[in-house]
Amino acid sequence: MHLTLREYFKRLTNVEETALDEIGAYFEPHSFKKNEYVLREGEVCKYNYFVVSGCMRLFTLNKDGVENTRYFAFEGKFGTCFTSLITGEPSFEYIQSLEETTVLRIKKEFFYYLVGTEPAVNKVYRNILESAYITTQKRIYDLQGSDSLQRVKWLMENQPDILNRLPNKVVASYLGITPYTLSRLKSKL
Amino acid sequence: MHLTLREYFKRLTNVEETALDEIGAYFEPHSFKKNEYVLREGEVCKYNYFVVSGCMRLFTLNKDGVENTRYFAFEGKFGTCFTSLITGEPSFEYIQSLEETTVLRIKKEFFYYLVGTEPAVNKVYRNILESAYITTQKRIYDLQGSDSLQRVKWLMENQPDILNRLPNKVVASYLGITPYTLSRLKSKL
DNA sequence: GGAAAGGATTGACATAGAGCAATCTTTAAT
DNA sequence: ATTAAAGATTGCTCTATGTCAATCCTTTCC
Repeated sequence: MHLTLREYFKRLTNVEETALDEIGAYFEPHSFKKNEYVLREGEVCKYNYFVVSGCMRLFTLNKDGVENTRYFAFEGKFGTCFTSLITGEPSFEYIQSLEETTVLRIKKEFFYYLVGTEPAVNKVYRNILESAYITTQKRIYDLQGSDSLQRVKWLMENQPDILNRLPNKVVASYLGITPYTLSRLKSKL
Repeated sequence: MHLTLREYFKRLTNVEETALDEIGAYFEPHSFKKNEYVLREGEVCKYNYFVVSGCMRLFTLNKDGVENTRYFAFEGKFGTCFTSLITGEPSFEYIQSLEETTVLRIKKEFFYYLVGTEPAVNKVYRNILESAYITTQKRIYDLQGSDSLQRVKWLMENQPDILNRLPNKVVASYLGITPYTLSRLKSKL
């Protein structure tokens, strides 16, 4: 099993080395060029992705062509369209690599097989869902209750990576504002 | 075990009757008056609640006194501040009964003990988290990408209960708009 | 290394939705 | 049933943010 993924499992579980090797056998390495689409709207998501290096984002495209970004998966994080993975229905969101990105990917069927049979994977999955729960509920309150300036400030303090590493346009689509507004707000800080 | 909760488990798992009785022993009935606070900001959440009848909501109060509602738990649903339950930290949100409400509640420690030992409870918890994941991610895209009118229309089509059963003020705090705006939008339909 | 394409910035203008106040309606309590 | 309290509606005004257009800057690619 790849070192980064091994560390990930060891941090969250007290799994045996032998089990880790078995689990690791289900993952295969893959890489994406910058700005490549990993999944498009309408496709059924078939993999769960663990990002080894680079960055992917999940977003939707509405009928006016406006992008809304919901999540960034940086190094050492799992990222996939869980909604499609769980339901088996076509995805309404896109996954895109924002940089040259290498991942370890595992087929949906294998992943859920391991969730059911390997306590370590069950635990990891539970942790992914719990973390997502905590993050997204905070995000909902933020989107409901804060104005744009507060949101930019929050991002600067809590996820400066996003602001520094990613293009303005993408950051704006994460904050739910236009690039114009973001540009203006940044000049006020 | 109470019938409603029994049905809930049977729908999601193929658990044995005997196991259900054991699990049920950890739940205790409790009731709340209308508008009673089940949990206040700053308190650590100690229970998971299964609503047998009535309705609870989860919301925050910001420094200007504005309420933002994130979730409603109607009959046959689990509802609690999972963020506090998971982390053990004080809650930043409130839980309030919106009607005369009866619940079955289970202590945090028992609940997570059962998640670790009873496959049926593990499955149910996984389902709660997965459902929450799917719902909240759609909600994020909605808050990011729709205007107020679209949101009201969406609510009418998808969760008319909320519009019909609950006061305007509460519905507005769920949609992230003021009661004034909601009132005006409703007259346009 | 220079051209082309895409992203960022900024000004002028338009608009959705907030805030406030007055009034009307419903709910709850005695 | 009567009254008090809370919620709903609606007119007016104001502000934050979106839209569009022009210009400037940066990256990419041959």
